[in-house]
Amino acid sequence: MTLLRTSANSAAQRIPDATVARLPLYLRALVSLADLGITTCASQELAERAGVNPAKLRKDLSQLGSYGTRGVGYDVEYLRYQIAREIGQTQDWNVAIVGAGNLGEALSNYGGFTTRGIRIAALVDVDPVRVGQHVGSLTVSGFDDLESVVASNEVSIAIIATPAAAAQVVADRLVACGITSILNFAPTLISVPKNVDVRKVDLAIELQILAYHEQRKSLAETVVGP
Amino acid sequence: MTLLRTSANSAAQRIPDATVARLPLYLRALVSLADLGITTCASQELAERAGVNPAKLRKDLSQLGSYGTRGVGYDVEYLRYQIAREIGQTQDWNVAIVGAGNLGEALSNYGGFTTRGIRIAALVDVDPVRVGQHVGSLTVSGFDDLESVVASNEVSIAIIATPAAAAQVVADRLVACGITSILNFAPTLISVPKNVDVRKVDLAIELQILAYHEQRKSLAETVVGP
DNA sequence: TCGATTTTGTTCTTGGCTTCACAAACTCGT
DNA sequence: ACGAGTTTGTGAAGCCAAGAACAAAATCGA
Repeated sequence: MTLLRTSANSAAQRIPDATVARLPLYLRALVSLADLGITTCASQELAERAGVNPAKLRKDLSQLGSYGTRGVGYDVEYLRYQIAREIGQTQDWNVAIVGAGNLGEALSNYGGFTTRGIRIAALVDVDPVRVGQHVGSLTVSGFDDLESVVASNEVSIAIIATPAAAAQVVADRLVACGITSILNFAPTLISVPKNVDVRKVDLAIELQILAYHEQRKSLAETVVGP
Repeated sequence: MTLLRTSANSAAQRIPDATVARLPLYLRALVSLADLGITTCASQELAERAGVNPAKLRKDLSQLGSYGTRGVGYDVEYLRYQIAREIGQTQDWNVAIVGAGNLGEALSNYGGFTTRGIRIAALVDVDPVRVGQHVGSLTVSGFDDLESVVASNEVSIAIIATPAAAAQVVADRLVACGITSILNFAPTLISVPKNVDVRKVDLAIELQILAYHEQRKSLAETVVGP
C-alpha cells in the first residue's frame, strides 16, 4: 500500500505549520492584487502586502511547488489558484457554531468568512428560549439535535463559543458527532482524541500579553528617566 | 544611567515571548486550583491543567525567579501573586474598542475580561446613529472624540473591531492618541511605528488553517483506503 | 546570439524554543 | 541523624523557523 501524492503537490510531503498559517495571508494579498488588475507580481511586492520577509515568502511558496518564473515573478491568478487548492479553498467548508451568546452571534454575522470558503451552516444553543430564534439568515438549533444538525449540513468544523464551564461537554459531543476540527473560544483547555485538531482563540490572553508589554514600556520609561 | 531591576525580578533580564504567552495560562490554572482550596502544587499537576509539558512549565517559571521548593512544589497563592505581578495583573488596564458592530459589541459584553485585570472602558464608532446608544453599561462614543475618550479613561490598549477598510485609518488615529498596544481583529495588515505593539486575531485564517488540516485528513483516508 | 539584468528557488547559518535528563535540595519516617 | 523518596532548576541536545546570500533561469536590448 503506497502513499501517492498528486503531481502538483510533488515538492512537499508535508508543509510546515508556520507556512500553513501564512498561506491564507498570501492568498488574501493575491486577491487584492487581482482586484487591482495586476496580473504578475514579484516576491518583494507580495511579501510587503502580506507583511512578511520576501525570502520567507519564497521559501513558503517553494514548499508547494515551483510556481514562479525567475526574472519575472508570480502569475497572480495562477498562484492564487494553487494556494487556494492547497489550503482547500476550492470547496466550501460548513461550520457549526455552538453557543448563541454575544460571541456566537457576532461570529455568525461576521462577513469575512464567505469569501474565504467558510460557510456558517448552523448555530446551536442549549437554552430552549434561544432555540428557534433567528440570527441573520440562520435559525438557532437545539443542542440536543447536534448530531442531526451536523449530519444534515455536512458540518466538518465546529466553533465553541460557550462559557468555559460548558466547553468540555460540548467538545465531547462534537467529537461523538464525528467532528475532527474545533476552534475554541472558551477560555479553558479542552481535551480531545489526538486525531482531532483544536485551535484556540483566547481573547483575554491576547490582551494580557499586550498588558505585559505595556507595563514593560512604562517601567522602562520610569527607570531610564525622561 | 544604569538599568535597575527589582530584586524579585533578578533572574530574568528579558522573558522569552513564548513564555509570556503562557503565563496567563498558568495564572488561570492557579486560580482554579486556589478555588478548589489546593494550596500546594507540583509542576506535573499544574502543567497538566495548563496543557503543557512539565519541563516547559518549570523552565518558564524559572525565568521569573526561583519560586518553587524542591521536593514539595509550588505554593499556589504565592506563585499566583508572582505571575500576576509579572504580567501586570496587579493593576487594571483600560481598553477602548473601536467599532461597535457585532464583534465590538460582543467583546464589550464578554465576561472573561474583568477577572483578568482588563476593563473595557469605552466603545467607539463612526456611525452617528450608533453614537449615544447603550451597550451593556457603556455608551457608544463618537470616533471624532477619540482623543478625549482615550485621555479621560486612561486607555492604554485599543481593540480594532472595524471592517478591514477602516483599520489603517483607525490605527493611525490611535497611534496619534498615544496608544502603543493594539489588538487587531480586522482582516488586514496595519502598519504602525515600531514602538507600537500589534497583536492580530484573524478569525477567517484560524478556520482556514483548520480547513487545511481537515482536507489533509480526508485526503489521507482516500489515498490509504478504508 | 550574447551579455546585462531581474527574480526565483535553495543552501547555509543563526537563533530560539522544546524536551530530556540529572544533580541539587527539600521532606518525611524511623 | 540519616537514608529513601520527591520535585525543582538547569545544562545539553535536537528541532524548527527566520533570514542572508547566492546560483540557476528567465527576459530584454543590441
